[in-house]
Amino acid sequence: MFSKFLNLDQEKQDRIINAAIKEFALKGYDNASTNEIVKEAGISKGLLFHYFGNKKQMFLFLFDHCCKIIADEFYIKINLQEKDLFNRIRGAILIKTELLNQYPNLFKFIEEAYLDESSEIKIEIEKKVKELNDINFGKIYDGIDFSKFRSDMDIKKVLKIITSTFEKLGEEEMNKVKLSPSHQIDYERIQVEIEEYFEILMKAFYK
Amino acid sequence: MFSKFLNLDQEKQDRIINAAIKEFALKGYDNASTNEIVKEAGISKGLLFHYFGNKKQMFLFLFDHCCKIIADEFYIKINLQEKDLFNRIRGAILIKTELLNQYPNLFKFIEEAYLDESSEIKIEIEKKVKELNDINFGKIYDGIDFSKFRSDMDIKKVLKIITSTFEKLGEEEMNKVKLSPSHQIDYERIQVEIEEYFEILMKAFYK
Amino acid sequence: MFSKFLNLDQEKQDRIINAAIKEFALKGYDNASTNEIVKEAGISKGLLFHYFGNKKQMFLFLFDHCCKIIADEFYIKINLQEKDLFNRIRGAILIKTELLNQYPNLFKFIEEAYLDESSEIKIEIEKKVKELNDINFGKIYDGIDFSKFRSDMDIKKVLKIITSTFEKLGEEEMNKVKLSPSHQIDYERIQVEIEEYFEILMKAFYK
Amino acid sequence: MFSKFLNLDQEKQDRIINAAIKEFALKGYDNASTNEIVKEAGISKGLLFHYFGNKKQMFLFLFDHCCKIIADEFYIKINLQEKDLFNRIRGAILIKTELLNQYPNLFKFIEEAYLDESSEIKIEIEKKVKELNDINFGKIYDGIDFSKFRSDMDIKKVLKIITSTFEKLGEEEMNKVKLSPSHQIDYERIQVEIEEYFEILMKAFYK
DNA sequence: TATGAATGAGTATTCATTCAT
DNA sequence: GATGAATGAATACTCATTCAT
Repeated sequence: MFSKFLNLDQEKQDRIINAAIKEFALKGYDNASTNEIVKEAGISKGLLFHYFGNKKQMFLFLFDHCCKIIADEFYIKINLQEKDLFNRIRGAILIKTELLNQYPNLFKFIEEAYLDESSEIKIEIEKKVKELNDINFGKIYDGIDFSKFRSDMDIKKVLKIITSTFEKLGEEEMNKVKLSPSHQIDYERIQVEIEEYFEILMKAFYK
Repeated sequence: MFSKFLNLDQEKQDRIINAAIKEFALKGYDNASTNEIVKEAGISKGLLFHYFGNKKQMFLFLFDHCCKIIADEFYIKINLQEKDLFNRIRGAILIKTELLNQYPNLFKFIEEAYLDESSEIKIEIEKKVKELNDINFGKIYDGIDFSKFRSDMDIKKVLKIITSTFEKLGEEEMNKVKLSPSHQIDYERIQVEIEEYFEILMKAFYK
Repeated sequence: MFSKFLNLDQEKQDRIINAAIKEFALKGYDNASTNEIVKEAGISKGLLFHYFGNKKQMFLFLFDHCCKIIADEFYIKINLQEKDLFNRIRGAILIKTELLNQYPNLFKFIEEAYLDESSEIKIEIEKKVKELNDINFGKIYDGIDFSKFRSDMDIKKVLKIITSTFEKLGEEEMNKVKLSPSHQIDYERIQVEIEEYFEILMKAFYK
Repeated sequence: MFSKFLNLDQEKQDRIINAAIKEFALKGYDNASTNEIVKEAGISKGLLFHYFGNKKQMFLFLFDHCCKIIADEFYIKINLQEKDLFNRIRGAILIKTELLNQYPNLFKFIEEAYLDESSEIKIEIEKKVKELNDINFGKIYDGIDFSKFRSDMDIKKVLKIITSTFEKLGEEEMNKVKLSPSHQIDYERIQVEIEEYFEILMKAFYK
């Protein structure tokens, strides 16, 4: 499928991938210009289409590529020895924060891709995201000691409440960053806040 | 700002607003065509720009307009006599569901606007949404009897957990609808599920 | 349909029509460049599409336009008082030769259009040509005195032989012109040759 | 000129020729893609240009090649013992019909080539066609007994009338086939019609 | 001889915006 | 106020041809 592209030397591949991710992350699918991508990557018009066929295929390739990098980096670092859910989440948040600093464009690209309204790619991306979630959902709860939880509540719904809380917090922090003039993240405040939520949730849901 | 437009007779205003909302809701900001809007509204090309200056200003005007309609309709219907938070939320969900059926285009437009990646409008819309949420947040908790809650937890964080849960549930249901072939909403199942979450959250956070 | 275009002042219409006919006649449908047409006509890119919608519609408009001109000019000049078939054909050939000199591009355009292999327009053009022929076939034989012909032959087939002969002669002369370096037509030689064919055909098919 | 190509083993030559003829016959000169040809032929892009220099030269080579095949097959089968013109034509029509079934792509290619409007090849193809006709014209009338014809008419012009008739009939049948939904040829009806024309032409031009 | 990556000018069409009327 | 003709840069994508390997 993309063997032509994957046979390129790493430096050129990276140049093209980074140029494309940047453009898509900044402008969304429809507004991203293949012209800008080739200009940024320093390759000719035709070459891009020689590698990827068309814009859509290029986009979907990039999406898969980014998912793979993040998934690999993320799930490899999760400590499966940790049996306590909140410790596990504490660790996951730490890892995610590190990755977010390491690959800011990559995360932005995936986030934008997920929200992109362009009908051309919407359905495919949603399918991919669903598959991804199904796979990953399992991993993060793998080996957790659920006996610590109150037995008078549906454990699945309790987990949903906990993850909803941290996902919403994450989204809010992302928005704060975008809207703040310095685009700086106040890690210390966030850390403290998270611990406060941990405390409440443990009081609420642990035996 | 838009005084020229607002001085038009109501019928013409409505024709233009409805045409524009429909186009933006269907195609998103970038793909929406001013051509289609004027055709649908039965006015001339030049007139649209005479009223709104440009596409971006027209879009932002529409966004404000829709927010106002929905906010008005939403908050007017909330029963402020209801002091119990979960009953209040139960009522709010009901009202929102009704409005969603009543103004599908309006909601769709706002949703699309919120997700729209077009760099031209993104920042402005996000700012407006934040302001809107800040205003509304207060109203929904107005007059609630917080004495029912456990006193060993920060009440603000508990509220955040509760709202996060229902917002995430709402988002998931919206996605389910989009991905389902019939685009039908299973209100009964949702109702039951919400009640189950109410039960858990009351056990967890009420005295 | 093309009312926008037809409301233009005649001079501009002509400039655009002539530029387009020239380009299509020279290069065929597929190879004709809308870029070249607007450059030659001295109008902007968008305007062409404002008038005609797309390349195909422009082409079909031009085809109809050319057919109309030729048909009008051709059939209006035929002398319907002339009852003798060969005299009638003699007259028609004269008229056609004059028109060919008057509108060389027009004729070339129609001829090319008829032969154009481009799948986009082939079917439509063929349909139009068929309709045209059906209408015109009648006119040229209108009021002819067929009692002069031998009665032991199917008159329709005899007419087919006669028209085939002159059509083929016409095609051959067209080719000769194209291939000759001077692109000059030797009218006198052709005149003489035609008369010789008349003589033979009259001997063969008249009583 | 094409010695590099002609030194290839027959199998590879055929693979390339067939791929190219198919592509040109299907899409015409301009729309034919060298990419498709090399893909179908299973050779590399560069090799095609190594053999033929460029698209135009390849096309002209193919045209010559096809003409040669058809001419060889056609003229070898003509019964030169048959001295009667109409019997000879009868035979020729039969042979041509057979060849048309045997080599549909080849014929289609030549036909398309002849009609192709692409200015790049038009002039060259027309010259070749003229040469071809001059050569063949002689052969088909070789050894015919012209004493059967009326002596009060120029025999060359009579022959022109006869051939024009059948050529036009052939063109019309080709068009009918193209426009008919089934693309089926009604051989029986054609046979009958041809015989009726034979009868008329014999009455008209035989002593 | 054989490969296929690389080029870049070319294509039709769209679209927000302007401006003379 | 109201019109809609006019603009031209922008879009994704194609394709014959070249050339380093």
